[in-house]
Amino acid sequence: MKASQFHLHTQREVPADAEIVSHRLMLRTGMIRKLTSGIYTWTPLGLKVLRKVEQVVREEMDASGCLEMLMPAVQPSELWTETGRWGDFGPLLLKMTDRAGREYAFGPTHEEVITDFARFELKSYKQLPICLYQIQTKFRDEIRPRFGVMRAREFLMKDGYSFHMDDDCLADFYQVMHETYSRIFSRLGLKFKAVRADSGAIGGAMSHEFHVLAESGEDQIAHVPDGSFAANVELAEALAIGERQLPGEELQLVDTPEARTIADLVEGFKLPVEKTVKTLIVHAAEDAEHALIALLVRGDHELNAVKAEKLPQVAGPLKMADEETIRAAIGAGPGSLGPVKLPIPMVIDRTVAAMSDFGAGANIDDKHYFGINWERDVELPEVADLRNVVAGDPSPDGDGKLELIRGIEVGHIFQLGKKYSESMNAVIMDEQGKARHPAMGCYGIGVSRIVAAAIEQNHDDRGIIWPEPIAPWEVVILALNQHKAHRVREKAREIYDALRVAGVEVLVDDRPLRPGVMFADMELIGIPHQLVIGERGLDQGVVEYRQRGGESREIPVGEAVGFLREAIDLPNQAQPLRPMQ
RNA sequence: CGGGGUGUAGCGCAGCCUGGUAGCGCAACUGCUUUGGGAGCAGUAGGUCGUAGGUUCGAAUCCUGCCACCCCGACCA
Repeated sequence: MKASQFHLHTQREVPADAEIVSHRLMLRTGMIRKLTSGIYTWTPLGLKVLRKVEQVVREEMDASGCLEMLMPAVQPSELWTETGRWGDFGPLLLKMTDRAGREYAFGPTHEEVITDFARFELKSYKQLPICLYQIQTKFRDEIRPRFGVMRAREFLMKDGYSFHMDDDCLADFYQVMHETYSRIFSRLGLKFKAVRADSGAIGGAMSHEFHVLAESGEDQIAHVPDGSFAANVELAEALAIGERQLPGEELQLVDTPEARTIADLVEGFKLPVEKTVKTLIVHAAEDAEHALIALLVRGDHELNAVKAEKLPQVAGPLKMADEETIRAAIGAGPGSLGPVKLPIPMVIDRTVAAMSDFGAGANIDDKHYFGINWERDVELPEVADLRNVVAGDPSPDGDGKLELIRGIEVGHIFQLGKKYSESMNAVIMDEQGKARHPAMGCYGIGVSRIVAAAIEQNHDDRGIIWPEPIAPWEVVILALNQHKAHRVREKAREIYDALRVAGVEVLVDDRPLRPGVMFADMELIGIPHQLVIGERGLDQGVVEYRQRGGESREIPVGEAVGFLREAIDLPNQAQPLRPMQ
């Protein structure tokens, strides 16, 4: 490709609303253009990268025996009513009405459509197992779209669905998908981690998320460096810290007029933060004995909303009580709450249950109890895992200590089981001629998000540094002043042709620009290999090679093509597997 | 959804308080010079000032409604 014939439109200045580096660089390079909130146009440059990601995903899915298809983006409400998700999916679902008043959703995912397809297409155990997938535009009406295509409303996703006669077959294929995903992210040149996402809310179902590791990631991952444990913080099990000691202090009521927060208590009364307890008041489930429920965590710990919502007594979604409600029920404000003589039910975190001689509010304004001990001063309430894990916590799985890192979720695989095949009554005849609901798995990859995640992980102050497999071009030839220098033009043309014949994806920058602009542009758009051809070098019979971000070196003109072919990684193709036989 | 903020040329911004013919930088276009790290000079083009109404002799500027976009949102208990 000649740069003069491509639409390159880079910018030095960035729209003020771009916050993270991938968003800024995608706008500055001109890869994307915002149409409206959370909705983007992919320009020719951006699309080249998007298609490369897509192609790697497609090749690996195909190599694992999956079959590509394409389902409609627009789906009738009836299917969603069947599974109950027309309401359950909530405001994320973009709904629309046609001229006859029929209701539709723009698909945020396709379990309903694929299950509907399956109940017509899949009749016999002889057709199973099977995995069908598509790469398609989805729409989720996010509350707050941000970070460009990282959290967009419209996005490109690969979604796959597998069907199996039994759970064992599903579990085996799930493992195949786990490996397939690992190969995909490896081939894309990304540093990633597979983490456990749910250990069994639905009877033995398994789920893993795949995260691209990056400081700017929206998700926190707890893991043990030896690889024995990795999970999203939302779900990582928090064990009790320490064991409960016998009471060593008397219970005492203390005047604490200025102490509204844990920090105030720690500073004003020399109470170690590990000896304090936070009392959080949330709304209870509708059928609970009281309208409110108290959740207690240690002063320096955070409540985990996902875990709290799983408690049957707690209203979902989690809703904190406001001060007025708290006063009406307890008679004290939020700064003075605690377990002693608390008039509403409570659930305490495992670590809180292991504490002794601790301080907490007295449920009287401006007073706290110090030296509180379970059983002696308060009956031990229900104990549950309520908090987020913190760095240094014991691993729930083995010996190590947890570390926290950040990641961008780019893939998610899940054993669905029979949830959809049962609710939509998809049945398959087994070998005994008996109708059975197939077990299903689903497997998603955020294709457009991967582009942004790759940039988050690979950039410097000059721009993007593409991993070779997804770079828009493998090589760029900078033909300095070629519009004036015939020798440069001819040599650039010669090397360009030779590289193309050799199957290398090459861009030649033949624009009549000053060299500095060309350097800056090509580094901004992040092409991995750069060949500079100028009169100065040609006088000495050399051209200059530089890897993006690396040092430059001179290459004799005649060896340039051979050198580049060596420098570029051999194409890493998918290795065919036959997992489903 | 709640709170806050912003809408002026493709991008970044000034002008608004104190009403009087809409400006700057970058980008774009033309010409000349320049040419190994985002050039210089000269010139050109581009804006219903988000939108609807109101006040006024006169509104980007003051007032009201609407729309769009952005940021923050248990973690102070």
